[in-house]
Amino acid sequence: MQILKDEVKRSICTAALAEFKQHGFLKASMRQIAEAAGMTPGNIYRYFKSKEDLFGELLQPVYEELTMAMGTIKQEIDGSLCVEVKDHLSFLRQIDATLIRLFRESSTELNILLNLSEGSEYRAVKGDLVTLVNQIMLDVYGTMSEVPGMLSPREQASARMVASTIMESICLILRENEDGDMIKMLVDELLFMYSVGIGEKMRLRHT
Amino acid sequence: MQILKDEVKRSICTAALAEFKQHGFLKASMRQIAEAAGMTPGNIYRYFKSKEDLFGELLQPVYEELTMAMGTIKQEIDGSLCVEVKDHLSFLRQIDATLIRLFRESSTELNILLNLSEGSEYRAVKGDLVTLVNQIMLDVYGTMSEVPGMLSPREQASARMVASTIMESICLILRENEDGDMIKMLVDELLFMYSVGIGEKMRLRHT
Amino acid sequence: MQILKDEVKRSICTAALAEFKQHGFLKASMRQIAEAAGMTPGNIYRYFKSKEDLFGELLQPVYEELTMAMGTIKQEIDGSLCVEVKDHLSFLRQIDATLIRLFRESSTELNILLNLSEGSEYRAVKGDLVTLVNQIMLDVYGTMSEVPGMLSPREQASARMVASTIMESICLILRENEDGDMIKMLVDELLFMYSVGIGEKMRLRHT
Amino acid sequence: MQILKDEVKRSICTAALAEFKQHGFLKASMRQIAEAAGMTPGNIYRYFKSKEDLFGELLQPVYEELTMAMGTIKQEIDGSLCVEVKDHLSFLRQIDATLIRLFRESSTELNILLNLSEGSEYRAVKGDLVTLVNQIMLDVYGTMSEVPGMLSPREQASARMVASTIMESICLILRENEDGDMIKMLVDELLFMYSVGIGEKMRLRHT
DNA sequence: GATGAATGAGGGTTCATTCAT
DNA sequence: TATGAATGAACCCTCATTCAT
Repeated sequence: MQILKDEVKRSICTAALAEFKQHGFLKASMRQIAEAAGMTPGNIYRYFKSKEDLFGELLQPVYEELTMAMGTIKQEIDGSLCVEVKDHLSFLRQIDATLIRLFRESSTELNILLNLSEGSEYRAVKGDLVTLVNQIMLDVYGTMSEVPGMLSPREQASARMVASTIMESICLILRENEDGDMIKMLVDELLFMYSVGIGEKMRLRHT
Repeated sequence: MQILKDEVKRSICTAALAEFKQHGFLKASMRQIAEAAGMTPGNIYRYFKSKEDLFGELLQPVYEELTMAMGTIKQEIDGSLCVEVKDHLSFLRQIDATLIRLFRESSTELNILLNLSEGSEYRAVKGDLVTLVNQIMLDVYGTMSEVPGMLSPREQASARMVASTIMESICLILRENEDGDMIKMLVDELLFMYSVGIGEKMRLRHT
Repeated sequence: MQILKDEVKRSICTAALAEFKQHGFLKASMRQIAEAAGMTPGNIYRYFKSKEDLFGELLQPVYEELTMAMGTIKQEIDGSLCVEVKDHLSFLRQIDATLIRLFRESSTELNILLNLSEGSEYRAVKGDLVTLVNQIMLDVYGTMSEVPGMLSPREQASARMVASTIMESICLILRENEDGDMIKMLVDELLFMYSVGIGEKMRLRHT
Repeated sequence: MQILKDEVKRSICTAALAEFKQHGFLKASMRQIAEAAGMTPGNIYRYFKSKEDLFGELLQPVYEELTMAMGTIKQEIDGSLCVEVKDHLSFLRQIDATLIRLFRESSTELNILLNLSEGSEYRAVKGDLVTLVNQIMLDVYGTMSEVPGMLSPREQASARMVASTIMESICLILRENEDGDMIKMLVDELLFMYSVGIGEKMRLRHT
């Protein structure tokens, strides 16, 4: 018994991470994980109560950091009055930076958390991020609207769309790329497109 | 109570559509569909040969229309020389228009086809659309590049990202909205943002 | 309602015969039969109580004729004392003739009865025929044995083998040939081989 | 009560062998096998990938030996010119000896392989054997024919019949007897009858 | 007399999970 | 601590049979 408990646990996590990344939560197989970890399925249950539990333990740290960062940003948003466009962009960039930092630290976990958690308790994380970005967007639109603070349903839907597509796009970039620098570059470019586009759009509307 | 065959078939389709929309092809359960349609599972097989067949019968029309439209657009792209930026946008708008028209006719089906068809024979549809858009993007980038026709790996990755995120975003809009006019508006806005953004970006790079 | 009941019944029988011939009792499908008969499965059950019943009604006549002929032959065997070899052969030829006559009248039914009735109540028919032929063989062997009437286990097993293989071979010929004359020829040839062979064998043993 | 893996596997094989012997491949039920082996169906799949796999693992050794022996015999046949009748008989006896040896080692398996493999990948084995014997028979008939090498359709059908009935008869003997010595005796007797019979038949035809 | 929709029990198979060892 | 055999519920699917119409 020279294998310490922690070492075993780590090997399970490593195997599970790979399996979840490849097949997502729902289609991941406990047997595969056990095999890859060099043990039998039953033993996993000495370390984790269930598939959900194992999944949770892997993603919990990333999830918490993400939640915390989102909480901070949310507070800043709620606390700031008379925000300007570039401030909004700065919020976006904060989110962006958070995601990229998390990605650099835990690329696989973040990828799984955002893109492969269907069927688990984390399935809503992406939606939460969207909601946050949406809040920013509503402010942006609110500032630029003819009647500040009063958004038409169309404008609300538009803001929601922008929030969703930005988040979805960032998730996609995380999903389809492995290299951290490449991801940073692509996300930057994405935000650049959105921002300049949004700026142009707004300018055109008011002239 | 003798129910007419068509009525039963329709009730199966309704139930199946709902089940597929909620769980996707892979996780949809024939038992659930049967229950929702008010019958036993075996009876479904009087109307449809298999789960795949049921899935196919629901999506086939939308799939064919989409494929046909994509084929036409592809031919136009391949056939046109010395394309200009606005032409590229017109291609995008054609794709956009196709999707929106299909969505007006069969919103749920298109949604399932693009977002929930994993595990079925239609699993590649979204990827095909991305590939098509990517082809357009490569032309756009190629035209604007300093050395026309020669794209750096970064530029290629960027084009690929734009293609993917545009398609993903359109899918998302289709997924999260029910009203056809709203969808049209949001997709227009999305493309507007992307195009003006891309234009700005390119202009800035060359000055 | 211009289709008389009998006509419908006959069309069911025709379809059933074909299906049973092709797939045997066990794998025959009531749906297929109904379809081939131009009706729905349920209707068959107005004419026949079950698959077994339908099967039985098709084979009953042939079965009865066969049973009757076998009974007659059995009586002759039991009634004749001090039978000679050629008489035994005549019994074999009677069986042979019976089968061939039945085949000429009802080739498909006999084929099904003997070769494709597994799973039905007729599954034992071939065995019954074997038992009859075996009885003849036991007499043949008994007559030729050194101690008439007393057969060693080996001789009993041998007789049993000959009975089985003859019947099995005849069934095989029925199974693999369609033409009545060809069948007669082949069965004759088979019996000729067996009889001459048996005769030789016996002669050699006693010299 | 932890049972050793091999013991369980063996109990599955035992149960499966009995089930396949009783119902054949197609109608054998995995649930029945599981019950007979004292477990639930799912557990069988820890030991065998599928019904086909289980079937194959039971029959593979016998199948391979049979195939190898048939290959050898076929080569000898193809390689020998101007064969005589007694040589043909020697080929038959080789086949005979092979089957009997295999039967001594694996009676049930051989029985299943030859008689109960419909629906599996082994379904053609008996037919292959018949084809091989037929090849021998065609040579026999060819040698004895008035115009050597030219067989009338009747003669061809006759040869085919002899080949089929011999193989069918040997299978039957294997099927209905358990004792190896008894089987050997019966098959010898069968071939003896056939050969002497064939010889007589030919002699009579030419005088 | 005929329909055909519907059932229910069974088919092979998968897999997260449990537990005696 | 670790095993891995075993379970049980679920999966998709088939088919003889029934019965309201």
